[in-house]
Amino acid sequence: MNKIRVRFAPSPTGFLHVGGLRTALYNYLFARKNNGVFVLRIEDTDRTRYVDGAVENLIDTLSWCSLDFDEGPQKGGMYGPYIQSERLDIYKNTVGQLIEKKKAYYCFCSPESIDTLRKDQQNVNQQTKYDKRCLKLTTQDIEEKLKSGIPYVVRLNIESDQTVVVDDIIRGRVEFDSNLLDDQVLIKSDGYPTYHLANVVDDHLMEISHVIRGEEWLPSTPKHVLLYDAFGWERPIFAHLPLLLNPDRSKLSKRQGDVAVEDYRSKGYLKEALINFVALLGWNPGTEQEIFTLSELVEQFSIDAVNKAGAVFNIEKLNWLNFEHLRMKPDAEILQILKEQIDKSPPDYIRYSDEKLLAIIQAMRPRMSFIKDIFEKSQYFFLPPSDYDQEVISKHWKSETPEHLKILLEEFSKLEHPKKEDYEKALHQAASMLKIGNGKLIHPVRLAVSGVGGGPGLYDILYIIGKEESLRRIKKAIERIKPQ
RNA sequence: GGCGCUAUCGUCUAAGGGUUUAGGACGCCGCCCUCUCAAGGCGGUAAUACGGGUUCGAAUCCCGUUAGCGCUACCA
Repeated sequence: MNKIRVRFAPSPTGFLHVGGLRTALYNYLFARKNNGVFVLRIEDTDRTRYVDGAVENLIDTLSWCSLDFDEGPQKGGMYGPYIQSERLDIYKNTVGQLIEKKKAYYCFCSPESIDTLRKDQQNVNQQTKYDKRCLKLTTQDIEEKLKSGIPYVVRLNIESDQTVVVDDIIRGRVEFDSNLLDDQVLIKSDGYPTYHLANVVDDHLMEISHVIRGEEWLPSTPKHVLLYDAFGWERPIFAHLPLLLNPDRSKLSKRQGDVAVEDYRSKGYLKEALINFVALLGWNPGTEQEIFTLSELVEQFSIDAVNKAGAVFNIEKLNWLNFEHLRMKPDAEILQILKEQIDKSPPDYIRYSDEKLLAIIQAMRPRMSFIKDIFEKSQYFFLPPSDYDQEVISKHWKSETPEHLKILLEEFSKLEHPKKEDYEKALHQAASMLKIGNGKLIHPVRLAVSGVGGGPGLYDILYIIGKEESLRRIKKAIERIKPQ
């Protein structure tokens, strides 16, 4: 059996799309699962759409996702170069074979005349298709036109009345009528190959065994298959992946939310969550497992089990997965990231020791889906409350509350280097002196130190912000909050 | 318009002729736990697009309809 070799072949027109990530992931999983080779190839044959820095960005994003490729730009390999714009001679030469065999031909028709032809066909509701006019040119005609420098393209000569059969791992047998297929341009007038030519030539030369790509390519696969046949090359095995969809079920696109992997990265999503999420969009192992690491995915992935129907990219499940993967992360790792973010925070934010930061992390673990939630959901750790939740005031801040808190303040003041249990004991002590329930103190104190009604255990908060800051905040609240 | 693909809870999906009063997960709702908010535990909500066939039996196979999407470029 031949070696399994797959490729991810994006065009560098911007950022890595989450749909692209899913395609890359399935290729990666298939390769790793089957001891194959995962190739990255850059398809930059459209010079008008080229975006500077996109290749570097693509590689960087892939590597952030831990989808390491075995061959590709920067990395190298036996089948390079891996950037199509550096392979122009190869395409020119291979297409020459086709022209000799009359499987391809020069076409000197201007874009304008093709356009008119197409419009005329549309007007009478006909299949839009090139009429093979230039196929009738004699050798002398062609020589002359070439010599006089008329721009030309090279087209694939598709035979009529053929049934083209595509076998697809995911979709089974799909048939196409060659009469409906246009004589595809292979070489553009700027000398660059089209996707169709470059893709087929490279997949052959790079010995790609399985072409795993998005479903949008299924309609052009018969052209690719015919190209393999024209060259006399063995076809790869095809697998066309279901599309990723917007909530309205159109093909996933910008305008309806983030589509760039980079967007999710900068919003604080974990690569583990993103990978886990896109892996499940179109595939699952048939068990009830929902949380996967990359290596578990490698172990369990099977291309045959991929679904046929498109999948809506639903952010809610991604958020949940982020929560789940975040809770699997060791404290030390979260601490590292948290410290980086604190370095970038405003100067009036309280700076804590690692020990206190760890305490914050532990307190926030069941309350955060993102590390940045530590700032967004519990800013009070870093900044005194600027105002107090009105609902909590009316519920818990009674006319007797200020007096109660003054007694509590006395108890807290006696504490030396208090731990959370010491705050708890002191509060219980004050409550029993006042002959009131603990809640009569707990809720107002929570409001005083945090400004809000929810959050981690009160004693955790007090311990983290420390005795001095706690006393200061409680005093301040007594001054500022008017009893209800 | 033509061609192609697809169709199970709102969403991701399981079941691939009988084990199914269609299973799980996210979300949503309720209860328990509880100083609050979460988390957790328990429970609930909710689907085989429609119509024909084949079969003793259909979510599952076949045909049609409908709907959605994709493609129809010298873009990929």
